[in-house]
Amino acid sequence: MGDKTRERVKRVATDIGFRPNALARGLLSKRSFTIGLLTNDTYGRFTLPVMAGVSEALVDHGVSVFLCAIEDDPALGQIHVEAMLDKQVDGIIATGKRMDRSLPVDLSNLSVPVVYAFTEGTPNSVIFRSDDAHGAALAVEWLQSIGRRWIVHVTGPKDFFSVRERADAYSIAAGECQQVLYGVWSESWGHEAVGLLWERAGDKPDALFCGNDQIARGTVDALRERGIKVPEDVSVIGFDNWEIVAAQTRPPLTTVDMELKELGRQAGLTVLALAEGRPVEPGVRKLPCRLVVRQSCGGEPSKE
Amino acid sequence: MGDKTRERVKRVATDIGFRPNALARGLLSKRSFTIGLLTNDTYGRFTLPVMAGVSEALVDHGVSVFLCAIEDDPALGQIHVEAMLDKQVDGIIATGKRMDRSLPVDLSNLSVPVVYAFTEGTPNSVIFRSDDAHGAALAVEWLQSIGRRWIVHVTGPKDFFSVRERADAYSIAAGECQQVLYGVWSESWGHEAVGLLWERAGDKPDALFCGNDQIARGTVDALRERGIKVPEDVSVIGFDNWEIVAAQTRPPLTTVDMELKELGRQAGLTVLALAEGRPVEPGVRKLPCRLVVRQSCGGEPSKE
DNA sequence: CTGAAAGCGCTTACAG
DNA sequence: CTGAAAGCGCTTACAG
Repeated sequence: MGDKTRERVKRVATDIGFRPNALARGLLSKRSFTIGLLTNDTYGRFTLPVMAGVSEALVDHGVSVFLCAIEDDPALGQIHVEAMLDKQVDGIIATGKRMDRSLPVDLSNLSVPVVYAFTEGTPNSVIFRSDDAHGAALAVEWLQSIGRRWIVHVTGPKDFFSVRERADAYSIAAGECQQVLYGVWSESWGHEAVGLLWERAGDKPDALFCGNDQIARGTVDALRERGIKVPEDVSVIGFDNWEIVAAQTRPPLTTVDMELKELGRQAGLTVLALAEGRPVEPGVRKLPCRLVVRQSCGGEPSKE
Repeated sequence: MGDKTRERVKRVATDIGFRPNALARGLLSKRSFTIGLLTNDTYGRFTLPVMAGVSEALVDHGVSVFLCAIEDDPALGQIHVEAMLDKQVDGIIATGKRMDRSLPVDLSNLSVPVVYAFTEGTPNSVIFRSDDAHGAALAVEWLQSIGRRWIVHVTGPKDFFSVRERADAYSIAAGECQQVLYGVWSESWGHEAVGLLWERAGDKPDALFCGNDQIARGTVDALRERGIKVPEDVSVIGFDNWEIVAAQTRPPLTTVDMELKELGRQAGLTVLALAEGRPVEPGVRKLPCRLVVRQSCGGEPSKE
């Protein structure tokens, strides 16, 4: 009962590697120290960085994350949500592959806090997203700063909200000479767009601002096949900073990074705050993008 | 106390959406219905399909999965393992990005079952991996079946076990004319290899069997730049079936799929079996690969 | 067959 | 300040 006994108990406890049962603790504290990450992004292109940020932010607080990939299947979504609720998750983060679509499952009346990241949320919820207008402006301004004057925007389908948002920001920044070509999110569309631009009469652009890295890669390949030098003759800039595409393009792509990991970090900290009852303002939070300078534009890779 | 009361209780229970607290159940049953997936594969190229398979296999059994990305950081690995143990996971699946390296964390004396999938395991553990020799044989035999005779193997670094395994299988199947070019896992190595092969004197190969889809893409692009037609003049086959690379190559790549999702499914079911005390034979289980026929080889896309 | 009690592994509030 | 009891939400084994 004395100090020595106390000491000995403590020592033995650590010696045999005693670890308290988190389930039993959770029963009392009403906290499971787990959260769920729900996504319909099968490829993981957007979800992986978000997940990395969430995990990084929460591991220090002892919380683990359930990853639930639900495709676009409402039934599967329902099953996963119920499984998470049964396991008493402290909160749920919903994430996806585009900002203007919601997951195929209703998260609006759950007993646990929900935060939306890179997917559409319900009114009055907490929503994190990238500031695509800012990203587009970064791209255009960079091209202008290295002397480009006739910048064409080759992008994805017009029904994407982020496509319209980027195109609008481009329009404001691009000046007098401007043109937007809408298409699909593929390399072949990039090819095709170069065909359209270079086979018509008149001046050719000296820069292409592409809606994603795949389109950018397509344009770079198409330009090379036409004997046009990137970046000497034409600068090309991408969007997404998807390593595997951006870094393997020849030359490697200068591109806009949406800072999804940081977005995940903030979503993680926010859901934790809500779980602990701390007040959080609802609303949309737009996170700034970051320009990643490689070699497809020319210019110094030292700006950032 | 009568049947009516019983009925009424049941009805009310479902009406108000009563769901038993899994934490409390776990306290009794010694089962948490959670497992942990530990990985050092940051890109998620291999982990995502494995994860999808694990999740798909286990969701029906009510088990959720903690995803823990530990990079190559032993300290982080330790933290995540302890967090999982605290949360009483029923088992752990370790996965990674190559078969001949182990995760930077010791899983050999845990109180819960461990299954290894696409990463090196400890002796006497249960290990799932793809049968790369089978995959290589599939590739070579397909090329031969469509009439190719002089097949060169352009692959990754020789210190990868899977590289040696595939090269050996290639050697056995390729017949008299054979050559292996070791390099790195990049498109530019594919380019370079085409340069080496086509700038030397003598006969040129009529087929390239590449060690991954990135190398294959590099060779296809390099061949096109030389005016050599794929698949008319040369067939190219990849490895990994990494959609984003294989499908966007022009022409889309015929490639070998390692069936990682199925590997994940089996790993999931196996760790569940172990958790339930069912007997499982230790040892390495090699899963067959599958040929995915697209257009980079020619031949009919109907075989499979 | 029904209903009350004991117990899973902890923590918290309360007597001594 | 120390130690025993009560209780988190369930399930299981045991009396009635």
